[in-house]
Amino acid sequence: MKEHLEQRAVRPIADDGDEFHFCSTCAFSQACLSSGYDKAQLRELHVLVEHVGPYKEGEHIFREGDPFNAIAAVRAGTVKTYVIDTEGREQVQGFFLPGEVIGLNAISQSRYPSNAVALESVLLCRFSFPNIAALALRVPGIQQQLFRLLSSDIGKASLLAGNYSADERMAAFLVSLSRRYAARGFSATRFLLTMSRTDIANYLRLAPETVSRVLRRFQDDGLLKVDRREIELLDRSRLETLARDVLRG
Amino acid sequence: MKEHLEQRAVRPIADDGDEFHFCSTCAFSQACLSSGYDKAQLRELHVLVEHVGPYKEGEHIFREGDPFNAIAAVRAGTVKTYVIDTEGREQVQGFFLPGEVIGLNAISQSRYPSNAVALESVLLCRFSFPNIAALALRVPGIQQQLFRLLSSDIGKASLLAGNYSADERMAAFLVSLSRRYAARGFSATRFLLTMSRTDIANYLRLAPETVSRVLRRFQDDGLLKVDRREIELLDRSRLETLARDVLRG
DNA sequence: GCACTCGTCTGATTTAGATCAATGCGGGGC
DNA sequence: GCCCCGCATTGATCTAAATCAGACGAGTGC
Repeated sequence: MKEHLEQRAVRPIADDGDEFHFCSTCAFSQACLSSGYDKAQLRELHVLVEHVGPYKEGEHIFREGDPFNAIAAVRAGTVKTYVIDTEGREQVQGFFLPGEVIGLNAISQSRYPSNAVALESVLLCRFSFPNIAALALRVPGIQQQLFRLLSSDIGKASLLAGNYSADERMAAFLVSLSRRYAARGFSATRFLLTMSRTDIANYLRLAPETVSRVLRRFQDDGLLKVDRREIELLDRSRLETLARDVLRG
Repeated sequence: MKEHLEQRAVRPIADDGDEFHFCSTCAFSQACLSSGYDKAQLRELHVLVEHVGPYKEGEHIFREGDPFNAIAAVRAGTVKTYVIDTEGREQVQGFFLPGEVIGLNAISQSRYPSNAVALESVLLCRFSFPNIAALALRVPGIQQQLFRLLSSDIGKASLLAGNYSADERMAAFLVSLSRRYAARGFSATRFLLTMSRTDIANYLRLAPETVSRVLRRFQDDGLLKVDRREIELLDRSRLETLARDVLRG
């Protein structure tokens, strides 16, 4: 059974007539609230946001080739996007944490170019793309925010393209997670890897065994402590140094 | 001597009062002309386009860290974008042929995150980004075109991120060039590599020696004919098959 | 309880591509 | 013409990471 974003039951966001309740983790909402738009504009933005989910672990949010009609900000949980190549190998394109936006790479083709699956229970804020694009025509801040989101995704995509060692990639992955969790108010040093070693490997273009070995060595070297999927970063500065080239500072 | 886009002498596009002469290879101009806007809107678009150049081979168009203020479509020549890592190694991020747009990844940080250099004599159409963003607020086609350009760059960037063999990467590189030249009316089977083997290697994350060897083997296998920088594709379908996973069809 | 599975870890071996080391060669200057 | 200089090619060796193979341990179903 195919499950598109729009085929999901949705719960409209409460609007008690006077106050708009944007979810706190939604990137757009945050950007717009902080930009101080007038009430009418806020209402416009408000009505085109839909909360969807929860998606259970393993459930797909969209699949490669599905018609594109909405982008979505992750509100809770982790989303993995991936494609399957002709030999059946999975290529993980990204992990999306709360506050991050999925679906941006679908605009150009009007179809989702990859699959998106929930790694744990996931809630989303869905934005109809035609609607938000139309709103962006009248609200400069929204257009700007969309341009910025799109542009920064180009940069992120080029990062893992580089020619780096397993250690550099792994360090960059951990530092990136750390920063992104920290930006959302979670601990920068202790967090859970919500994806399997195999997922990490497919993302970093390594073999799962290599992921295991690198983590082991990082632990032996006192860089971190790892227990199953629990991570504690012990020497952030050394990790940052390793990751420097990949993340570009 | 630093050379920004805006520090260049520019030649305004001729406007004889009744007809607008957009350059034929400029992506924006093409998109907008074909969308049938009214005369006033065309004029608005027209005045914010500046033709800059020529940039000589080896000359920089912008450098990492330069303040961002304009995107530009390549009108003639090839532009290479790259960064230098902490060990001094060059990581080539992309090659831009006529009709392709540079600078899109600079929007999010308001600075160019990479260097751009001319590989041969280069002419550009420069678009002030603040101006075109402002115009996009009033002309839906422009906004849409910008969204599409940005979105497709995300996809392109994830391509070379994959976990592919030297053969697959090389084939994908050649097929991609072929398609892009063909889209601009050039031959799809015979073209010049405007970049050095080292540049190709740094782009494909290979050693220059490997690029040489793969090209040699492709020639021995009858896939192509290569003479210095001249390429003739002889067996396009086999190359496409090799490239399939990387380019995703 | 036990068997089964799936994810993870660890060690042994292999390999694709990097690196090292020469050599070739084409074009520009004189 | 001739000499350079920088890019390209070719061959020999090395190595980081993949692959192969097996063991372990935590859940899950029975």
